[in-house]
Amino acid sequence: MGKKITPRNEDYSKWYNDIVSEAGLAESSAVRGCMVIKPYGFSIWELMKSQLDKMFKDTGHENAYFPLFVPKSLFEAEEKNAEGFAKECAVVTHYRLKNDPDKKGKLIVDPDSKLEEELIVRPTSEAIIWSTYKNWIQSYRDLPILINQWANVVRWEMRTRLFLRTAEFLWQEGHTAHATKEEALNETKLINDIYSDFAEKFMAMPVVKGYKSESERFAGAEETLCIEALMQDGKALQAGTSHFLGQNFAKAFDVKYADKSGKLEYVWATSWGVSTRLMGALIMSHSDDVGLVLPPLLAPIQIIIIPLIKSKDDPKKIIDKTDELFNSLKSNGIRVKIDNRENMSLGFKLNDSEVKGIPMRVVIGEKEIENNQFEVFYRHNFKKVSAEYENLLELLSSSISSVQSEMISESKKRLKKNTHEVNSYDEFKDLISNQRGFVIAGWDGTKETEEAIKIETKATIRCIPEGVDPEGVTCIYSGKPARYKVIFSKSY
RNA sequence: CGGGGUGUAGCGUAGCCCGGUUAUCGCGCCGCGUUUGGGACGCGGAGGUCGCAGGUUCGAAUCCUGCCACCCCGACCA
Repeated sequence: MGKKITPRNEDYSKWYNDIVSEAGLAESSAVRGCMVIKPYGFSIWELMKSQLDKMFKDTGHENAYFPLFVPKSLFEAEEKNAEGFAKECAVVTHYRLKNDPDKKGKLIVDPDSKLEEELIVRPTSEAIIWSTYKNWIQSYRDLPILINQWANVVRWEMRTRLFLRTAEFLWQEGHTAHATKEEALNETKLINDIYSDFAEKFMAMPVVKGYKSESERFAGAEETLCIEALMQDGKALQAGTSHFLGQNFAKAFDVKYADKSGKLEYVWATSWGVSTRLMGALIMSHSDDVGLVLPPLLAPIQIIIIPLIKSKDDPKKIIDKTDELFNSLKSNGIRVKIDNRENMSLGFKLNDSEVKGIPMRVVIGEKEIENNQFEVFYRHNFKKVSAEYENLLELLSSSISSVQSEMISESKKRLKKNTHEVNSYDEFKDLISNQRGFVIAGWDGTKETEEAIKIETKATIRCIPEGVDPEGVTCIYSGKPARYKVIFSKSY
């Protein structure tokens, strides 16, 4: 703590790491590619979780929990899925250690404890869940199954980055089973809309919704819907995905149901997830060179009150006023805290609240009480507004929603400003390499074009927005008539 | 997995090229006192397997070999 944060334009990665550590969100762990999420960071995640959980439950979903380990034979059942994740799986091969006969105090893996069948640490739970659903589904009356689980998964990524790509991460994964294709498709879309609503309303992070191109699709899915967000450095971040799995998993795990006429049919599936990556998205969407900036709805502390007591002051008067404000805010359901740490200067506390991204701050000292003028400091724009004590509660309460909407509209403006539509490849290359952001362009729909553009410019198709008419548009690369209008961007 | 970099107290570091008393400095931490309107000050104090394992040497933070971890850039990905 107490380190200066590297400015964004100097070194964006360093800036990001500084924010994560100085705001007290997380740190690298001693275990390769993993992270320790600290209490303050975890509180933000918990706020995200409780909101998402509510949104899932409001749409008829339930929570459950499935095992961490997936027997290899189950894992390999759905070929495409297995192939897609094969390169990044942690595998349990033994179940016991023993004392090293050659080195005292050291342990070795007991070779006699080799498992007959290896266990895969889930990189995602389709396999283990569908092998279970097989036993739960016999009749159309058992459908739909709408289950979500909050869990950790492991993907042995080559290169890791706090929150954005860690070897172990926390997420929710929904796995649903339906009688009809249409119902499953609707579910896929419903969830993607929930993700997009959540990102915009709670994270103050507007996103673009759309379909993934075939090459960017989830392994084992027939269609992948996603939300794509734009970070401050102009790179895209895939913030959530919702997959229509067709009957692939039903066939792989032989999950059939009897319809009303008694005929056996394979069920239709979806899966969907968002992860602790959302934390990274939140940080990169709003934070500045001073530190973290949090939207009030996801701030563990929405308002911090700092009492300022000098030696010549009467401490009781100040403490009483502080407590009074604290209690009235708290009873109005506001997350509020008093910073009464001793041996810390005011300057330190002010700075600390800014680094941690606390949306609003009130300092209460002799002066404020004397004049009955209390200043509210707003973290997101550094503005200050004064009010008499009688109006303070009202001002602070209403500020929670007004700050939230100001942050949303700021982000929307930024997204709009950094989204460009182009008609020529030269224009495209210029934008991608100099300005970045989202670039809308015509695409002929071929893998070859997608690949060529990726190799040449490092930009990928982030998504194919729904309902955008490609009529009359040509592909920027091949010049052929465009099959889709898509969004390209460099990405995380 | 390819290229580059780094590993010395909780954090950030000096020392390493050119081996030699008790490993440097700042922040933080503990104690006492004074302070508090933008990252406080004084005095006193604690804290180290110099990433790990070997090797060379009378002697290794420093030289050699191997390994490990982290960071950055690529490929891959939520």
